[in-house]
Amino acid sequence: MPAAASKRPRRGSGRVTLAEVAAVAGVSAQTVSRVLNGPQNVPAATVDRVRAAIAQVGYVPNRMAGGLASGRSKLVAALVPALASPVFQETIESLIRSLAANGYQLMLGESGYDDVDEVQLLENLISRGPDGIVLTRVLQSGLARERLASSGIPVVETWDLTPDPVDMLVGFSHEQVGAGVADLMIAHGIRQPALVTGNDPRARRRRQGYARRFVERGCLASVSDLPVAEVEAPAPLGSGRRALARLIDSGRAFDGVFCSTDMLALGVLMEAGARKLEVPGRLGVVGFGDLVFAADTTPALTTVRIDGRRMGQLAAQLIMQRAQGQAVAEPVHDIGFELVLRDSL
Amino acid sequence: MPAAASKRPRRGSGRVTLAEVAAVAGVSAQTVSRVLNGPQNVPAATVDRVRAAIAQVGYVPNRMAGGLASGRSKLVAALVPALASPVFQETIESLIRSLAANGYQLMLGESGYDDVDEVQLLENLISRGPDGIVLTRVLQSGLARERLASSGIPVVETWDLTPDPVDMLVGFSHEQVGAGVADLMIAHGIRQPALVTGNDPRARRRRQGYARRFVERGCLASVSDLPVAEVEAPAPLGSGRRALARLIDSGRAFDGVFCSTDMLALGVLMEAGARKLEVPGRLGVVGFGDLVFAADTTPALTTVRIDGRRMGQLAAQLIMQRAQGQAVAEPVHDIGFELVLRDSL
DNA sequence: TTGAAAGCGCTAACAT
DNA sequence: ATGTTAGCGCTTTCAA
Repeated sequence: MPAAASKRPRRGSGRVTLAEVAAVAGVSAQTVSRVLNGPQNVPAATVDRVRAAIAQVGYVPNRMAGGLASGRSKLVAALVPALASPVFQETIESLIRSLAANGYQLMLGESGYDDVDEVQLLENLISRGPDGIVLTRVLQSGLARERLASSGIPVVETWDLTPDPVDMLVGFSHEQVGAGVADLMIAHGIRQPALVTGNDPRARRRRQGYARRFVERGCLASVSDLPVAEVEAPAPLGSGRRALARLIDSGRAFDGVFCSTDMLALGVLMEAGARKLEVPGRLGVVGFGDLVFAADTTPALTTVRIDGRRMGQLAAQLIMQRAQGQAVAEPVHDIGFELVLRDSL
Repeated sequence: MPAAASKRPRRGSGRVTLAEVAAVAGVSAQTVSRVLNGPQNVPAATVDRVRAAIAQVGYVPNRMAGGLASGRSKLVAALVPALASPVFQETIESLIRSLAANGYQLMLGESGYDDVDEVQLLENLISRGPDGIVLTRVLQSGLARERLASSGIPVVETWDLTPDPVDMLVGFSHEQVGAGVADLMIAHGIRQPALVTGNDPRARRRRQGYARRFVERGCLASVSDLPVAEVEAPAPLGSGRRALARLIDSGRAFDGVFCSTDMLALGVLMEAGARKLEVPGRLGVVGFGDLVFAADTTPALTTVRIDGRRMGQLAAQLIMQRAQGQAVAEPVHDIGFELVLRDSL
């Protein structure tokens, strides 16, 4: 006869457990587990019986328990600077989808613009034992980078091409974008460039590439000669309007503007319209992002298309590969960019 | 003498555990746990010793283990229809922040527009043992509703005011919004209303309230008399342009348009501008959402402001209260809406 | 192909 | 104020 009831009662969630499914199906818990995690090695008859039992008792697995036992949580963390920024939406969205298709879930962390937050947030995420972490921003604090690196969790940095990635990387060169836009503008007859830009680090690097190319082509005496209106990121339409107004009021001559986001560009187009400044006749305008409205502005916006979807997919893939113990052949992906020529240039 | 090494070796994540911290601090694991989860009942000296040990060994708690043991995961799940939809951003963002401030994390699930997905996704989320689930969309499938209700997990539905909530609710009445906009338009001399709308269920309810009010006021013979251009949600700017074009081409007279999102309204404004249709002189335009650009369009957009931030905060609060075992006095919150009068009406 | 035992890292319950 | 013990629900390891 088995021992009497245990001395120390314990709550229990009240939810159906593996053991109950096993009892109903007349097999061991282990067999049920096998059916759930790879029915390959279980005969079809058993699989059916177990599946029927699962449906009958309405079993929902407890992945916290599973994750604890196996060391794989099927959770992925993503760190974004601000959800408001529409550029990252496609990436996050495709990340969520690619993960969900394989039973993974995304935890979303938002790190404003504060160093301390970042470390805490990261620790909170790590404490959940994610199988991977996706960054859409460069980590501000060295402490955060250390914590990440020492955690041993696979990391994918996105939207950038840094020389010394923490781990894996999916991105493109912002300098090259700037230079590419400059080339395009020059080819379209622009000789006096200007810039409307958010104040984030990546926009600054696009600015570098842009200014340098114009210097190389002799349109600008030096990089610091470029007329610039800088605005707070994330920049709404109104900032673009006011930025163009400021540039015009400064009295400096320019015949082309590169804007660090399509939203800013839309604002520039509106302000130009309000001032009866002909686009592209008197002013060429180029945006960045190819947001959903870019094709429908008047005039249709020439811009830079970034394949955010692909970045999300690739990031998901890299992490899931690692989570399954596979080595990743190509840890760094330059996905490039595409200049989309419409009517505003 | 203790028993020899266990027969059955087990991996172990290799990460630092509570036990190691305890050993270093010279206390029991339980004491370390207490320090982490509410140092109230631990003397300051002990707290300091334990904290020092934690820092020394670089301990990061394993919340999967903690959650399994305690039944509280400090995870909250949110289900959104599409991240792309800018209206929900504020809600999600403030949800993330309110949660993070209390050590909770958000898992984000995206349910496209497919029934099967929804049930699977929900099950995947539930399997993580979240302390609460926030819905920004109405659940399509009855099966999903059942699963949720029977899971016993606190649920907050948002962005709506349904008569029979699953559990808790934070939202507003879309019918009232429609009626409110109609009243405002009538007060501004609009007598021949039209509508540009996305095809989602909530926009449909705003449409109902809008049309009915115009019928009540004698501007429309019947609800079905309202000139409507319906577009696919989520609707970009271009859809708004084409929608206005369609309304005009239909030959029906109208002097005011209510658009189901600000993005559509911006498209309507642009199309009106391109056609030299004076706004608000010949056409009054009202949007919905008070997106960040609404104040900066030409003319500035009259619209409906919804306090998405407050919704997110309230939802977080309700769930965290429940997670701490507190009863929630007010499970249903109508946060109302605000008509923002600018220049387009 | 299936099962039994052990234990993942933590917290609740009891004991002092 | 602190320690001991049991166990959360699952998967791994080993044995049959």
